Parts: sequence; structure tokens; C-alpha cells
Amino acid sequence: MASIVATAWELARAHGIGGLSLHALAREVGLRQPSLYTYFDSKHALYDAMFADGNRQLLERLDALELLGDRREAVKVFMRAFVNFAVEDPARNQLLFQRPIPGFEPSAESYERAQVVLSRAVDLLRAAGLESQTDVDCFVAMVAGLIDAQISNDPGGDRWTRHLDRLTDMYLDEFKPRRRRQ
Amino acid sequence: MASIVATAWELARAHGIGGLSLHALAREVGLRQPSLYTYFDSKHALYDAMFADGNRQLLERLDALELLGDRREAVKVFMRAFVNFAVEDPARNQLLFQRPIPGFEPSAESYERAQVVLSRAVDLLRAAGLESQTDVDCFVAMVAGLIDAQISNDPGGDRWTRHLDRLTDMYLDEFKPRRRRQ
DNA sequence: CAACCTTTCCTATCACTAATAGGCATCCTA
DNA sequence: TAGGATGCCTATTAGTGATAGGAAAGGTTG
Repeated sequence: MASIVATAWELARAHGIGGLSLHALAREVGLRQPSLYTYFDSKHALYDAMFADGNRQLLERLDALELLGDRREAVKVFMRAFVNFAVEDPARNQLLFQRPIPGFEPSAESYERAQVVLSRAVDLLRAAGLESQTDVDCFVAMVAGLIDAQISNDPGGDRWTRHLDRLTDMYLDEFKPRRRRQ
Repeated sequence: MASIVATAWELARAHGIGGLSLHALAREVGLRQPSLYTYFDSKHALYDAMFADGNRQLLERLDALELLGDRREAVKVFMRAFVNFAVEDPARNQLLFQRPIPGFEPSAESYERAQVVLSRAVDLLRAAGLESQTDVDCFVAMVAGLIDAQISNDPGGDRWTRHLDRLTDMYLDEFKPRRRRQ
């Protein structure tokens, strides 16, 4: 089952997340298309397994980071890892952070994993001075915008992502409670 | 032909941009599915016409704005209109600013219209003090991130978009050349 | 040992999708 | 009035996700 999901990711990278075909996937793993229904109740269930797997990959990556020391630096290290993860696989980024499949919503169980990732970011940002949920929301949205612009307009490059640190500093300076600008 | 595109937008709003079916569209406009090929060479050609039409709608909206007076205020008015346009129709936003259809790329002619919209934003931002292309890029990406977060996580609400003016001020303050922070 | 049950996979089929082929009118123009 | 283009049709194709029902294998239990 894990190998089916891994192969599904390969096909998604090649043909886009919406271009994934069960016939092609079955052929790739040495089965016939209906046999996949032994493992997944529907195509959406496959997408759900991929969603959970993608969040597992991300969490694994983030857990390997060294986040000791200065808390602003920790935010930067975390966000760089996050952005790198996102831009290195556009199809995965699409499934995890957009809604490209009509009718597909991750299950509660899979969505929970995504919340874990988000809560780590929230904790770090809070520790670095972003007190309000509002400020955290907007920061996360800004980083996501950077990622999408990078993937859409300069895939493989860094025209947008190279400004991540600068924007992080700008944002944290602006919304640090004690040092708010006049 | 314009009425086919208009009906296609209705169906896209109802079933998602990727859930648009030529059979359903034909039924809605009183034709059979193959007859649509009189007007569009392929489904992608239909998407291309919708892409061009969406940009036309946006340009129309932006051209109706009063952008006299203070140039920072002009940026805010412009961006508010842009964000409102985006969030009021998620399917349209998806087709115009993301790549949700595997294999679909707008034609050069349609893409040109999109560039017109972008260039108006660039001119306004330049006039308001954002000199470098880099700063403009990042600002646009930030606004797009705000839009996507709003649509994905709070459709119909304003949890993200209500901070647009504040973020615009922050960004313009930060990157105004004469008043760059130390 | 033998009966059963579950798991895994298959073939065949269904309804639906975009796309193509070819025919039949209608209408404009030379 | 003939030719040609236009608009729309029916019929069909290959491909999609999903379902039905059966065959074979393995394990468990009487």
C-alpha cells in the first residue's frame, strides 16, 4: 500500500495531481485497475492517503531541523525548510495546500496531521514575537503566496523564495509587540 | 459564443473549474456535446476563452476605479478591488491565477491580457515608491497569498482580506527607497 | 483431514468523459 | 440558381472511475 502511494506520487509529479489515472497507476505497480479498490475505496481515498503521506514527509523534514538558539533565526530555518519542501514538488504542494481536485476534502484524520505542521509554525512564530492569531495567519499566507508565485512563474528558480528571510525580518519587526512602529 | 462562456462560468462556479463537463454545458445552452466543437476546437480552447473572458472582467472592474489623489491610497483602492474580484468567485480565481487543469496553458493572446492587468499594478506600485521589480514581485505574491488563504480557509469571510490595507502600509513603508529602515 | 473464511486478484461491465466522423439541413453569395 | 460555408445533428471511439461476481490462494477451526 505504501508503494502504491509512492508510485502515485511519481505519476503525479509527471502528469500533475489532477492527471493521475488509476489505470496508469495500476499498470505501474503491476495490477489491473479494479484491483486498486482492494486498497482504496475510491480515488478520493487514494488522494487522502497521499495527503496524509505528504504531511508525514513534511513533518519528518521539519522534525530533523535544529531549532535551538535565537528564536527569530529558528523561524527562518523552519520557513526555509518549509519553502524548499513546497517548491521541490509542485504536485505535492498543490494537493497539500490547495484544493485542485473537485470534491476532494482530506479526511479528519489526515487533516489532523496537517494541523500538527501548522501548530509547529504557530508556536515558533509566537515565540518570535507574533502574539496574535491574526499576525500569524497573515504571515503564513504571505509565505504561501511566495511559494505559489515561485512555482507558477519561475519553477526551479529562486526569484521569489530568495527574499524569504528579508520578508520574515520585515514581518517580525512590524508586529513585534514592544517595537511596533509608530 | 459569449453566452456559452457565460454559462460555462456558471457551471464552473457550481462544480469547480475542473468539474466542468461539456455534456452539461451543451445541455445548459440547448445543444448536444459535439456541437460545442463548432465554437471551440477543444476543451482547452474553451478554458482559454474563459481565461481571456475572466481577465476582461477584471480589467473592466479595474478600469472603473477612481485612482486620482494620493498614490498610496490609489494602491489600496486598486488592491481592494483586485482582492474582492478574486474572492467573489473562487473558480474564476483558480483558472486565472493558478494552474488547476493538467496540460492547460493560456494562449499567448489570452496571456497578454493578463499581463495588462499585472502591468497596471506594477505602475501603481512603482508610483507609490516600490522601485525594484523584486519588491513588486513580492508584494503581488503576498496579496495573492492573502487571497488564497481567504478562499481556502474562510470562504465568504474576511479573516485574511481585512488585513490588506495594513499589510500594504507595512510593505510600502518598508520598501520606500528614501525611508528604508536601518 | 476437511470445511470454511478471508484476502487478493482477475474479467466483464457500466456510466461517464472528451473527441472524431460523417450527414443533413439552412443561408449567403456569386 | 448553383456552390460553399455554417450550424447542428447522430453515431462512435478511446479512455476515465466504479461495480459485480468469480477464481485462486492462504489460514483457521471443526
